[in-house]
Amino acid sequence: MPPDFVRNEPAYRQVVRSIEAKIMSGQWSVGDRVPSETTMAGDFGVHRSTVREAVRVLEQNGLVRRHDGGKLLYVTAPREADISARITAAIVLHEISFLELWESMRCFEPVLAECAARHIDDETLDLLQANLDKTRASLEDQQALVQLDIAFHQIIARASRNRALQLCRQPISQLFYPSFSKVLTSLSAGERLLFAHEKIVQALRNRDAVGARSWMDKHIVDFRRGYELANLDIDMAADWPADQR
Amino acid sequence: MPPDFVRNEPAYRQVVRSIEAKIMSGQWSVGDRVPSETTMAGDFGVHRSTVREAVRVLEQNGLVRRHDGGKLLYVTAPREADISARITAAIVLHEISFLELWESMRCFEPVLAECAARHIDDETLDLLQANLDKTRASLEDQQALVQLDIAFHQIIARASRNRALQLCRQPISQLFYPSFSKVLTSLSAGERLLFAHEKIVQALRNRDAVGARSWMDKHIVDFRRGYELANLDIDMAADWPADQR
DNA sequence: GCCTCCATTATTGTCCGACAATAAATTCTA
DNA sequence: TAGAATTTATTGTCGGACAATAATGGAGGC
Repeated sequence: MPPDFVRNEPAYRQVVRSIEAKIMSGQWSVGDRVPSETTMAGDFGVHRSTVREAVRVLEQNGLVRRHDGGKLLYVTAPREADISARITAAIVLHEISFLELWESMRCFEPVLAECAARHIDDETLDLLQANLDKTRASLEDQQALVQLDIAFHQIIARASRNRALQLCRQPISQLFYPSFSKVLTSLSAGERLLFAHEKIVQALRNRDAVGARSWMDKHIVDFRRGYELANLDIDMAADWPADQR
Repeated sequence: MPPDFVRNEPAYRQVVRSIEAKIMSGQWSVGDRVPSETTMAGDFGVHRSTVREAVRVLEQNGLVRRHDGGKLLYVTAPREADISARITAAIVLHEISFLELWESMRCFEPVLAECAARHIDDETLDLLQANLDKTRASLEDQQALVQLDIAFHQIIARASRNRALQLCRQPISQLFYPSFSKVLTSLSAGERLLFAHEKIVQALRNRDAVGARSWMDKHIVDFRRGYELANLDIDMAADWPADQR
């Protein structure tokens, strides 16, 4: 017998659950075409509007998607961006403090660096080297430094080959960086940043997991000191980056 | 002029963005009532069906919600469960390996224990003590042990007072535990588990952040050894727990 | 046989309107 | 003034319609 909460479950939600189950169980695989709204309306015995509402939900969950500019619907795995946007919203609306974000970054980044040290290939090392060179050339340009730092950490995150951690890190780093930008600007800490990055890359080049981890940790800890020196309140809630409004 | 990607943006999506912006910017606060579909249809100059599709999206994002059994819509902060389910789906569909999950747990749990050591109160310590007692009494009951272990780690996660990390940890631990269950059953590692938990609680009781962290780390590392002893393939993709189908 | 261009078809996005069920608000009554 | 009865508002679902355009299939040229 169905539990209470499904007895009065609206039709569109039943349709969602039904399709979701087909996808999660592999009955519909990633890449498969999803039947048209009209077809599904027939199959499920509901009106097309009802199917539509269900499709919106699934689309939002990233389980189905239309190819760029197309109207046909396909089964797909949720993209990082889908998840990320949602975690970001949750963090902002729960008024999660900067301290919590910093603790999270301090949790992620050293581990990612450690994992990266074990998997990194020469091509990625070249990317990091290029990033270092650009950083060295941009020590006076705070705006560029922030962008380069974001890229630097992103490259390392990817190199970790750990998609679960990348998924978690993405939204947190996104909310973390606006403050980072303030610190960098108020302290002109470009030199310190470059030094830390160089040490990290050196460790990665030597496939020195322990070194990469500990330099990354220092780097993140150092940032918090900067945050306090810049006289910013660490218990303040993260806010929604202007570039997403 | 609006950029390319909004020129042909469907109306329902514009409505979503519009409402989303109101919420994220604080113009509509958490707890506020959202106008009725009919009202919004008038306000936005679209048909009610169009508003409905937008509402489905926002509802799914956890930005609006109906109170249990009610029909009125309110602004709300996304719940952990909303996000968690999404991340879980992403991990499964991307066929993320157990190794990645384990690395993630090894990332989260020691840090959470460390943070917990700094914030934990006596009430929570009592909860942990009760958990230990039950664990000691259930050493022969594998099923109960798994549940108690889940609860143990959950208590510590909460005690960390870091909601960002809790948010990330939740879905990963959910996918992690099915394997954990297999290991425990095949190795009868109840004693080892209890010993580690006792050490962790002891450290927490002493507010010993370093100790809590390092015992937790040992605990997680130990689990991986168990995983290998139990002859399970660490590169296998996580699968969708049956209890969610 | 393979490719390009065009006509046809399928599909989506949006709208209009309607109705039953029921939650919410209001009025009435004790 | 508290609770019951009644009215109103709101949602969930349905039926159908139409324009825009992506997808498909065929005709003709290479």
